[in-house]
Amino acid sequence: MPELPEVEVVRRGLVDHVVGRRIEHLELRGERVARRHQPGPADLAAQVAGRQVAAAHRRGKYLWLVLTADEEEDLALLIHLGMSGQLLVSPADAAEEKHLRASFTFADAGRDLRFVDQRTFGGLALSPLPNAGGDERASVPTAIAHIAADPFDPCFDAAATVRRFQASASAVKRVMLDQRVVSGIGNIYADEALWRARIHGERPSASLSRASLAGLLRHTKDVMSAALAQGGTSFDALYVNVNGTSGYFERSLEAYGRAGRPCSRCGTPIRRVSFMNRSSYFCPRCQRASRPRS
DNA sequence: AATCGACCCTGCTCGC
DNA sequence: TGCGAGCAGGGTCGAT
Repeated sequence: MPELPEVEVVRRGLVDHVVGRRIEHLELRGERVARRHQPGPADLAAQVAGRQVAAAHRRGKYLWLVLTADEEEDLALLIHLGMSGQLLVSPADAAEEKHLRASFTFADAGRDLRFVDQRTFGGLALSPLPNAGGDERASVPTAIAHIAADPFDPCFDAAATVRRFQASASAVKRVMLDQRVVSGIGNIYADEALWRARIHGERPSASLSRASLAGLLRHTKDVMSAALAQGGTSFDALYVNVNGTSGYFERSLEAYGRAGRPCSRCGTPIRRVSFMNRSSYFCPRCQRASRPRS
C-alpha cells in the first residue's frame, strides 16, 4: 500500500521510537520475510542481535536502519513494506497480530517493534553500507543501488530525470513507476500528479516537452508533500504507522479511485482503465491521450 | 540494452 | 449461502 509519503511517516516513527535503542533479539516467522536476504532468516537474526540502531533512512519506498556495533562495520537493515506491510510499536504483552512476520525486542525492555504484512510482498534484508565514514546522506545500501533518488532527496537531479523521461520509449506513467528512474512514486500518486499536470499516462514519455515533464515532476513532489503533511496528522503514538493508508489524504484525491465521479476541474466523469495489470484513473477531457483532431 | 508480461501472496467484494 | 472472478497503493525476474 505505501508510497513515499506513507513510508516517510513510518521512517519518522522509527526515529521517534527505535533509533538509539539496542536490539536484543529478532524473531522471524517463516522463510519468506527474509527471502531477499540470501543467507536466510537465521543469519539475519544472528547478525542483528546486539546491535545499536543509529539511524533510520529512506530512499523512495525503501527504509533502512543503520546498525552499529563495536569493532564492526556499519550494516543496513533494509525494510520494504510491499503492498501491505506495517511496522507497529507494541507492548511486549500485546496480542499477536494475525500476519506477524518479524518481531524485535530491545535491551531496554521497552516496547517491541513488529513487522506485520498480510500479502507478504514486503520483507527484511541486510546490506552493506558503502563508504562508511564518508558522506552519510549519500550512502545508500548496496542492495538498493539501482533505486533512483526520490524527489525529496538532496541528490535528486530534476534535469537529469527529465532527460531519462525523454529517452524512454515507454508510456509516461510507466516511466513514473520505474523506480530506477525516479523512486517513491506508486499508482496513486502517479495518477494524481498526471491529473494535476493534465497529462494522459499512456502518452509516450518521449513525446512530452521538457517543460511538461519538469512540471509533471513538480506536481509529483507537490502532491506527495501534501499527502505527507496530512499523513502526519493521523500519527498515533502506539504505532510507527497507523494503517498503511494515506491517512486523511484519501479524501483529497482528485483522480485515483474516483471512477464515475466528476472531475473537480471540468465535471467530466473520471474514467478507470486497465494499465500495466493495474488501474489508471484520469479525466478524459483534461488528460487527452492524443491531440483532438479538428 | 530496453521493454513488458508473469509472478509472488492473502483477503475482500461482487455477481451469479 | 457458496463459489469463482476480479481487485488491492509492491518489486523482481525471465523472455523477447
